[in-house]
Amino acid sequence: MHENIEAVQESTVAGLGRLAGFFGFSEVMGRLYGTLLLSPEALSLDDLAEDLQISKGSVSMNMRSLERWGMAKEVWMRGERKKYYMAESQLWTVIRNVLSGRELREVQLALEVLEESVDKLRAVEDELPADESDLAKYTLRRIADLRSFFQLAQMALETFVDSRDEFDEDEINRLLAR
Amino acid sequence: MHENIEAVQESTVAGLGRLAGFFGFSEVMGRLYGTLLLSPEALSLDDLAEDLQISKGSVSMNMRSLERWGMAKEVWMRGERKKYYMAESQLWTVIRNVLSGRELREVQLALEVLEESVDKLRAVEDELPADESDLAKYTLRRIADLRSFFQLAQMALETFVDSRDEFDEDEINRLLAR
DNA sequence: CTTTACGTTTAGAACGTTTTGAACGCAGAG
DNA sequence: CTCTGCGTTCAAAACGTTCTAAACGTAAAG
Repeated sequence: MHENIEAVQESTVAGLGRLAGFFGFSEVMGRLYGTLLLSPEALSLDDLAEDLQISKGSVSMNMRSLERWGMAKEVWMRGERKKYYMAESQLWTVIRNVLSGRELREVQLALEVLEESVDKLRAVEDELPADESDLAKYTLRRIADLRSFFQLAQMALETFVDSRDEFDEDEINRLLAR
Repeated sequence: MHENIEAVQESTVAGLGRLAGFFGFSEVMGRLYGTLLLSPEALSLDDLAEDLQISKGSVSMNMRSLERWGMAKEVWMRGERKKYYMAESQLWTVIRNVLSGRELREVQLALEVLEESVDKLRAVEDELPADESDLAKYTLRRIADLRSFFQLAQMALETFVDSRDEFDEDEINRLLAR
């Protein structure tokens, strides 16, 4: 294969690995995804292990993660016993999967804790001696700020996640293309 | 102190620790930030170590990180030799700091690699034998998609980061408040 | 029924990260 | 000048995570 093609693939795979790590996934997941994304044909577990020089076990586990996140799909090859995978190449779909399955969950969890806290504080607010009342008011204010913040984050995330048809990806790509 | 206030503070601090870990910071940073955010007075390193039951060394290092990220500021107490810190309570400022200093950098790095790749492929595109030309075209297409995606992400991030005055935070808080 | 070719699971090794406590350096107080 | 109280740095230890290679399970092939 032409050395430039190979070099480009390698740096892209490495870059996606780095990125995956940055976003809280394992680097191997990113490299697997990159390898699949740049391969015209679906690849088997052995192909991937060979390609990235990692153990079969690692490929197996990480591919299952990729599948769960909707970043890769299994491809059935008739007459084949091996499993073959291809990357989900719709990047918006991938991002939506991640945001809805992880960031949104995290924000909602935070919100639950904060709502609960506000309620607790409001409940005792009036029965406190002066010095503690001040502290309670202060705490309440700060927690209310946090809550507002997360509420907005939640709204933004939900809007984005539910916007399946609002964006025409090809359209955007055309606008951005040189 | 009233047990409910204490309980609320504890769960909030724990929650912020969790969140910090989720966003790629250390949990200790999140807990330190939470402790400062909920304290009406500025706190010293010893206060924080005592509060969170961690070593002074850890507090020292993590507070320096918090400072670098603009999440906490040193407060000068006259007649005091100790360092005192308070949290940056403008959450939007915190987020902007993080997005501009970290996520944006990461996206730009990815974009550089991708631009380079596109150039490399375009340069050799025409001189390839048929079979390799197909592969080059395929690779180019995929990499161009990645690039479009990151370009859009970059635009979105920059817009948000530079929107210092577009949002009136108090206004938003009022809208969201019960 | 046995063998083969695969994917998954798992125990242990390797690795990286975080935490700690001690050593250190520095500055102000006595 | 010495002592004390601080923050920082650092090496070692504790810890958690990730990787691998081997064992295992399973199903198809012979």
